[in-house]
Amino acid sequence: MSRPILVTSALPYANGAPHFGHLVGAYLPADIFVRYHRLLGSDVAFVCGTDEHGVANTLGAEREGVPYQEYVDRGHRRWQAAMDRLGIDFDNFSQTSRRDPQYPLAQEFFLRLLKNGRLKRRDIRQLYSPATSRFLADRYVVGTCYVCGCESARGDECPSCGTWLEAAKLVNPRSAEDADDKLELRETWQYELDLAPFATDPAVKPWLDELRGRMKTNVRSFVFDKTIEGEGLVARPITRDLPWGVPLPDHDLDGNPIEDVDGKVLYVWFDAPIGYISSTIEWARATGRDWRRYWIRSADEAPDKGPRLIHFIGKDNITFHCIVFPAMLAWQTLEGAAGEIPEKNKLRGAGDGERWVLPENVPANEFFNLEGKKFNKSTGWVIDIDEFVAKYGVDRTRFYLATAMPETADSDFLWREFKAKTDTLANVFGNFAVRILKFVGKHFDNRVPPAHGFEDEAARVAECIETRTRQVADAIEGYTFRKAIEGFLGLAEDGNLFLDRTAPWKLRKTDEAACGGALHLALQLLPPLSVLAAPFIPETAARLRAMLNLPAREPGPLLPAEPLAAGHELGTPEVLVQKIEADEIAAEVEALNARAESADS
RNA sequence: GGGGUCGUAGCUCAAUCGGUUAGAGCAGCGGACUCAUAAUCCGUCGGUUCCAGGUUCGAGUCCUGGCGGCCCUACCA
Repeated sequence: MSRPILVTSALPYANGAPHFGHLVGAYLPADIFVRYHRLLGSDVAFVCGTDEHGVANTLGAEREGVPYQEYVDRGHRRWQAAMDRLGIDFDNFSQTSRRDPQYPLAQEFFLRLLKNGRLKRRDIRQLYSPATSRFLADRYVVGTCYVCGCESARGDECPSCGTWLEAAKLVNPRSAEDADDKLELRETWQYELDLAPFATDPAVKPWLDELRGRMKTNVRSFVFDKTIEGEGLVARPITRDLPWGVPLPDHDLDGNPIEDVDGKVLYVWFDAPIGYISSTIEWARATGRDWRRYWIRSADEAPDKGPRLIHFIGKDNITFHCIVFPAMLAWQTLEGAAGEIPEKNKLRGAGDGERWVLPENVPANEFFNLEGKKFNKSTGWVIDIDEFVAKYGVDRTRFYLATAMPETADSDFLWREFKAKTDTLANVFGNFAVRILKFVGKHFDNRVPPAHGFEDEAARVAECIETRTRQVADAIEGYTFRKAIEGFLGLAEDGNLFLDRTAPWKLRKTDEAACGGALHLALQLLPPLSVLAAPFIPETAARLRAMLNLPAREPGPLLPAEPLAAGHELGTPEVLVQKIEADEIAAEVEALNARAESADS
């Protein structure tokens, strides 16, 4: 039995608008990886959900005058629709504001960290808004810069002199939302999670060392060179004063009251990654599975034997997924102490002799820009996903984005590249299938001709299939998706070469049986092509199988490839991938520039 | 301010630990072919590896400085 695999994509903030940058960073690569594993028949679960707590969501809801829940529900539907449109096929797409199991689970994480002495209570002074009865985060504060006197400095940075500011020292601080809302400094307290011992913790160190060797280099340098060995790890607050979020529990695991928790919630970053777990639980309940199979391993089991946890994220999320969330998971363990806990606080997570799984890898991508500049809705520098997919289709969208993924460095959406790459798909891949199938349809009664001669070529064809299949599989397992695309396109290239070598259109005039023999071999490339392409362009791959008159493939090993038997009747060939007109691209670029200019004025 | 990262052909990207003459695809140019979506196949052109120094037998790769892009950062998910 293969190891269970849990794949997660970064939880999108409900407040935000989906764009290609999100897609290419965390959703598309995860979806390709998962679809590949489903082909193999791996025990894989793919979960995500919207991240719905936090200040940005409360402010958004208030600005529109709707209840928080209604506001985030709407955001959730927006994200769900975008994911559906792009064929991102989650097993479950949840919401962190669904009370069960997210709230009790997040509270349990908090309580166990507390019991383990990982949390420290700290008194602090924060800017408070009397008008809205709450403490404001720095970015929602404006005031007069204490360095240069600029009157519209933000709480974190002065736009005029560029100084990094301390919000509490601003002169005349007021709310960014409402200039009449004068802020005052008030005493409050928060819990902090002290990360300083993380990297040297004996429960963490071996895992961290292994992770270091496995990680993509862009992630490794960030986590190790910069964060752990550079800045060092510090304490981070995990609670806030807010009316929206997971409330702090009022009793600890031993049944003692926790004082003064009114109005306090878990900080959104704390409950967000727990959303991965509750999304898994939700899915498991709905499908009658055991969620613990994906999250919990036995303490004495080697880490390379238990479940595989893989987080696909953008680079902005690296610290949380490589350090903060693993710390939260590792420090849940209450060895020996679990028995003393009152029944009502009984655990749903790791018990005695068990551990939460720590991520096997965090294949973070970099950022994706549009024609050299950041995607930006307010300046019109965006591409509307709905419109785009409606016009160009989901598979050409996925294919181009996969070829342009920012795997090692930031990259760009470029309209001219969109045409160039998808035309290559049409020419090399689509046309290859069609040129064979039409030929067979015209001259061989649309049935697979019998094998005949070409023994050397038959061996070469078989070798191409094996080599390309391995190339695609290795590349996907190594999170190098652009290389994987070269693999399946390469198989079509091998096929085009084969046809040019054997030239069945010439043989047809001289040796009908040999002509059929050549086509018989060429046809054998098409089933594996439909399989290797499927994770990237699922709809097109399915259409190819329909054109081959093949049923959906049963999950299982990719090799040996499915043969097409002589006499098998084929389906109807039609254009597999459309090409794009040059004028269309010119018009798109013009429209983009026009939008940006009108937003500018 | 501090830190990180990237800069390679007209374009998009490769290049293991520092190791042969820096490789692909696209675009361009020339040719072959006609089954196919003006497609495919062959050949060819194309480089001061951002700049200036340094270490080394040897540097795209390591070091120092500079320029440019991007990211992170002291209670932003």
